[in-house]
Amino acid sequence: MNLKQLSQTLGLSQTTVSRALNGYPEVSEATRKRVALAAEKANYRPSTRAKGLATGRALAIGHVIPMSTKHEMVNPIFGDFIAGAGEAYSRHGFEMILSIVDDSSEEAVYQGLKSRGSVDGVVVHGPRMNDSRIALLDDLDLPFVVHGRASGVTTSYSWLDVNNRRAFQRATDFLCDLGHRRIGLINGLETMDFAHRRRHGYVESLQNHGIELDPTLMTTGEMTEGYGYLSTLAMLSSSQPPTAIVSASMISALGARRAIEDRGLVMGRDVSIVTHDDMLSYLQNGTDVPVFTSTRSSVREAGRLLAEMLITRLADPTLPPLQTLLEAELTVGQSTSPAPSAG
Amino acid sequence: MNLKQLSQTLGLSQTTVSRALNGYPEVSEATRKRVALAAEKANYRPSTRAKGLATGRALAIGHVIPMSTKHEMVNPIFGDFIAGAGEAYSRHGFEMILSIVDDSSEEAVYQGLKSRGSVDGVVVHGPRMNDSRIALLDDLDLPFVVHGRASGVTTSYSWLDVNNRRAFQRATDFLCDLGHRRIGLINGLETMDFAHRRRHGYVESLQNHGIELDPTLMTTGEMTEGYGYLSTLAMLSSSQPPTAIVSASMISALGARRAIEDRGLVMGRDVSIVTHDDMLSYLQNGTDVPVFTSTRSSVREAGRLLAEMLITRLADPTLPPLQTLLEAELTVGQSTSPAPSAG
DNA sequence: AATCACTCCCAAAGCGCTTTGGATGCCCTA
DNA sequence: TAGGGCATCCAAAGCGCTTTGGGAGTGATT
Repeated sequence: MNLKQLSQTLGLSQTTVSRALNGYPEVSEATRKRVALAAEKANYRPSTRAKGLATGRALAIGHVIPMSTKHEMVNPIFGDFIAGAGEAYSRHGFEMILSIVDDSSEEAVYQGLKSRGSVDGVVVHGPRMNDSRIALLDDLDLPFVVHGRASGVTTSYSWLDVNNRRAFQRATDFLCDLGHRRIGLINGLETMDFAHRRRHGYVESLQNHGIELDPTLMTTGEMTEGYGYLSTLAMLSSSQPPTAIVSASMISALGARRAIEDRGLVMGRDVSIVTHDDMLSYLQNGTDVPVFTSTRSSVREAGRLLAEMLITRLADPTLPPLQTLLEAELTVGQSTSPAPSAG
Repeated sequence: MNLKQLSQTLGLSQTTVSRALNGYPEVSEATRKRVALAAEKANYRPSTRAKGLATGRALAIGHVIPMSTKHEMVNPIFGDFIAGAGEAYSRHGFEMILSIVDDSSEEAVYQGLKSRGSVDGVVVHGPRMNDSRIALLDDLDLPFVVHGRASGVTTSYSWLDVNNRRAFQRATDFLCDLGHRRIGLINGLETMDFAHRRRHGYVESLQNHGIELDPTLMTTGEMTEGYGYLSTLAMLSSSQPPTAIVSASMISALGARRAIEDRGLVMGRDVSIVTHDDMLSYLQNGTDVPVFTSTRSSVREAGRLLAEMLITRLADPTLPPLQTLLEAELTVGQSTSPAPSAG
């Protein structure tokens, strides 16, 4: 069923039917009702393509998910983020277009989305330091919002980020206050902007507490379970093992925990852990009492908010860039305790 | 830059340029080259919308991700599956459209995708027993493939599935052969077809070994870490605790492991675990020696294959339904050992 | 009775492609 | 020299919508 057919069955022009359906005022309430009813009954849905052609808007938003060909690693937060964004889109009648793409051809994908006109805007995932995509998208004049920020980029753009520096500073502060002096950091890939900020927070806290940095206590890598395991194992094997660890994700924290117990130690007694928790739906941090002490911030909520931001900007392109900084809350669980007294 | 402009700069008609670009024979090689070059230089990309309107094909494939409003649970395999499918799509010039939708409005979404003409076909995720979506899609005449199967549906349709029954039978057989007699099952939600099949495999194996079923050793639920933890804890607290456990996912296996160690036991010595492993990129099961003994099957590869299947069917709709059954391989890791001798 | 202001509706153009149904040369054959 | 066959190209229609620029009817105002 298309507009033409619908209007014929109604004995009206396409113009009138279109206007009735889209809420224009040049239609009497009576006919509007009649049209709405007929459309409903015929299960009429306007063709997105035709509508897009006529209006110049795609009613779709693109998500370009970068993936290193090296590791073929899919970021585990991706699912929950997309779920949050998806809710916002369906509420506003947008479609979500996903492109999985390896880093090398990423820019070509943005160009393609723009020139083929498949999307009205895009969400940029996983910003790196000095990320070149921001300049590219500005160039292309393709509206975008960024999940995170890109240090080193001087132009102003819309983003939503967790205060990663502050979160990791607080996590480290918390451990210092418990008396820990040797605190390890299991960080994400530090080419990623968020990991860079987290390290800063960690370092800053240690310096504030007069604790010297120890490079052997700081690792960086893709946040898998195995990475958390190996990093922790290595730290624990050193001559001066840490009494506490700050981890960048629940998943590597699980690995860290495994390493601790493989060494016959007990997490939360012999070694404390504070982890960042993205509140992934399949990794609930305990049902009542949290297992891990953590800095938590829902990535799903972030997806929802960021999608709304983009939709807002699309509705009014004259708006200045929107920027949202979320604070992560520190939740104390069972994985932390005062440092074992030396000697 | 659009076709009209491009053809004007070339001094050709739109017809000729279009034909040159799409490889039709009515164009001389010389002009074809000339056109291709100009298109390249102008960075011309035909509008998907216009192309779709003219051809009636959307060059897009829909993924409808169901999500229970109750638990707001995002299936963790989702990311890897999508990544696999995405590779296939970009290879074939398709776009991927994602709809996150709660179970109640799922059917409306399929109807919408069809009547708005946004997609050429869809991938059905998470089939349930007697899943009604298959009949609906047949009705709608919207091409589809299913990730998994739906027991109880009698019509023939295209699917790709892991031999879940066989996998879980083998896993249970393996434990029986090690002398275990009390074997727990931590299953997924048994409204899901795959979980139903897995249970069958487990039950069948026990029966073959003359072991009586014990309902207190069988749990069903959404496969989170916490669920694995609580299920295992409950089992271990019974008067006759299991000496082995079969788990439906790596994530609940991690929870099971946590429970085992919380009870002061050692996984792989006091309690054995075999888990199904979807080979998620962030949950590598050990780097050299697998941590968990597991039945493994790459969900990412499944995504790739299923996408290819759909594309094949779209290219030739007269094809009979394609059906692929993948076998999971049993890989022995460190989480299993002979049953502790009684007494 | 003529004018005006509304209200409600319509015909037709246009969005950027593909595709049908020719048109125009040019070379060959008879 | 006329006609046929080929190779190359083009004008225009059509895909399903929105939107511009009227047009007809009604009631109120001069």
